[in-house]
Amino acid sequence: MDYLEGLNEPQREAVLQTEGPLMIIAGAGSGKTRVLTYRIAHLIYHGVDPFNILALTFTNKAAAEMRQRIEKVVGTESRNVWMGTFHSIFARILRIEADKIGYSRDFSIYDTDDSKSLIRSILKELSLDDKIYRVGGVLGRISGAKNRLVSVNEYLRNTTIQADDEANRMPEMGRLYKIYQDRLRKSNAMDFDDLLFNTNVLFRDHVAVLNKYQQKFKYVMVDEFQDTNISQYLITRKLAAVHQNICVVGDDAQSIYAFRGADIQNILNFEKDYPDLKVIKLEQNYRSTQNIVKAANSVINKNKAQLRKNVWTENIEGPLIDLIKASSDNEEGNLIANSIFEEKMNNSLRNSDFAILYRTNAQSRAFEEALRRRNIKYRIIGGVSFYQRKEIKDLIAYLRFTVNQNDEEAFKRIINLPKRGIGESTVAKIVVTADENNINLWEVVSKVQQFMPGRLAAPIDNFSTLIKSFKVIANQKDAFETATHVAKNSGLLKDLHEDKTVEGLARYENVQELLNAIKEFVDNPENEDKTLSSFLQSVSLLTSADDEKDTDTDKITLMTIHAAKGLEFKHVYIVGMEEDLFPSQMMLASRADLEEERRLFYVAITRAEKKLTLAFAETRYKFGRLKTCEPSRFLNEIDPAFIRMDKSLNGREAAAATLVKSMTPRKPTVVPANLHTPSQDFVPSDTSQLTGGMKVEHPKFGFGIVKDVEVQGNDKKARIDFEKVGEKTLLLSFAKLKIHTN
DNA sequence: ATTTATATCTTTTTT
DNA sequence: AGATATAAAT
Repeated sequence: MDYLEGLNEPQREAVLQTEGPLMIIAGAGSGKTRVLTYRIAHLIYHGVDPFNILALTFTNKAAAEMRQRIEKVVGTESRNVWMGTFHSIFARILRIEADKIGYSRDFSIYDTDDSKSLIRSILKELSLDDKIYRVGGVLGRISGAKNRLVSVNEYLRNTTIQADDEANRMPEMGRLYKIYQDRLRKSNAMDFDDLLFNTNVLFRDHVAVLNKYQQKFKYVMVDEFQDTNISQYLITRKLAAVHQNICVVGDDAQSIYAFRGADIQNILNFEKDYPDLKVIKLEQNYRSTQNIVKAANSVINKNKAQLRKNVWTENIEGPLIDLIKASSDNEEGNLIANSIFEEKMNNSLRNSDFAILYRTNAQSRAFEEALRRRNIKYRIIGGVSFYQRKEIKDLIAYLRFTVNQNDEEAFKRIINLPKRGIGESTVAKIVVTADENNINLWEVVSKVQQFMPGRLAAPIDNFSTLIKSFKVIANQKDAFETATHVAKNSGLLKDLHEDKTVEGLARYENVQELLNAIKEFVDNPENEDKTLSSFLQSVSLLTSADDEKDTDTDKITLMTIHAAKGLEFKHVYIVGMEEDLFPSQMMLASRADLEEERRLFYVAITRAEKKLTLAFAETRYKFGRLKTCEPSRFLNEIDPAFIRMDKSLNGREAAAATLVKSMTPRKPTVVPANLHTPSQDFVPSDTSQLTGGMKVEHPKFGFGIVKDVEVQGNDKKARIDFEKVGEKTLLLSFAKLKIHTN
């Protein structure tokens, strides 16, 4: 058992303790993944059938990596371990057992966009004020209920919740929840939360089914336990109820998904639920230098709610944490890019040794530009992913509707694509007709003459004939052939092909790439079910870390801190260390404590192995206008012994004044980012500089003289007398003006 | 029904 | 800046 070599005492104990309930509290960088991997390998090595092992991870990517590592120890048998995210594993089970809870196995999975769109339609139908009932808020409320396993009926019955909603001026919330849920069911669709909620329902109402899986999963393991919600916890508890071999691994200090219903309380409850629980703490950090570990500890110790533990390391002291001050967000990008270039040369590192971590996806822009300019390769994880693109969602919607004709959201997306002369009002009418007659969407569409005779019947009829023809193909052919057929015959591909612009070409290629992905899916021997339906379910559960088919691995990684969980890099840059950004304004506004934000900072720091650099900007564009920023309070929370700061100053001032590290220090650029078309006659115009009497040119209205500039709150308006068209009032932030120099 | 212009609003993290 | 809603024009 050579895999036990090189494990420290608690690690080895965690691997060998295979029977009974076990909780592993694993500090950052303490070799948690290694333990989990060897633990599974150990089980298989000792004759446990991989079919009897369930391992729940946070991303599909983590599962795939773990599977590979186990395979190295025990061989291809490891492929049969059930390993994946909660959502993907239970979607798989729900697919098998769908009929027991009144779904068909081809149910659609709604992503957040679909859910929001559905809520938007419902709000419109009920003519509720969407200023009060904000789509995101309504969905959040419903999601919160589902994560706590509060059903529609319980929601409506619960007086506390009702009072709460009324206090928030949303008395109809319960009704919305009910209608939303009815509509999902009618669409034969589940949203993300339903996958967990319905699994709970399945296991509650169908003892035989529960027994089946209890027998199957003799060993249950949960990674990132601190980020599970009640709904997830109850599923695992039920599954492990017979054999009691449940092992959870987590770190309360790294709980960063409370906004999604994650509950650290689960860790505390776990001890109550399993009185003979064994707890093992992994506290030795193998990842980072002393300075990084100590700096991280100094930060997390500011939190009150935490299980005390002592993360320590034998690693070298390492360099101090650097702090970079930039005058603007663009300069921040430049300075970081320069720093990476320099570090890479000095220490002969590869691009893949670096990561840039930020709080929000929107921050990536400045870094992308700076890196591109320097020809440094990078990859962005998350953000607008491949599967979020319009052309991809369009084709997927077609495929979804081919598989499930009651998928309302897919229907809305494709009914007028390509244009069939069926507008918004017609779509609403179809949905309402289905609702009034208490029939499914597809009934109305396929028998349109009967329900909605008239001018629009013909195009709708054509549409349903088209879908029927797709369905015939889907029943005979595999996912790839069906998808290719649909792409060609729906007219989508033709539309894109005719678009000869650069973007159009890219979109066409994206669709081709989707078809390639489907081909790969079909060709992959690990996928037993090669139907379109199976492909669609796997695709809708990809995590942001997953959808990456990038063969070139030597790239700098750019991502949010959330996406960085579980990863490590030699050199980490945490950027945007500014008040209102990190900690985020929303966290500051809601008077909740900043503990989760602080844990997020802790997670970010502990990603670094050798060197950590923090950066902040003094000014930043927000909603198109320049704002001054204050350095983050978190900078002051790092023990100054571990960070390179200017000692002559105190507190936040010190942070602000600290050395600016750069090969080529440069002035911040003053040219506005949006307008640069330098020519002989025109200068790039910062329209905010516009004053009366200036000669300007507008792309449509031609030349004109500015008569008046008026400041209106945050915006400016200009009255301009154009030679050709006379006087116009333009909003400056939108006016595509050029200022004439002469 | 669809396109185009203009006004208004946005304010995190993700399965 | 970018997305989305509304109004007006085609």
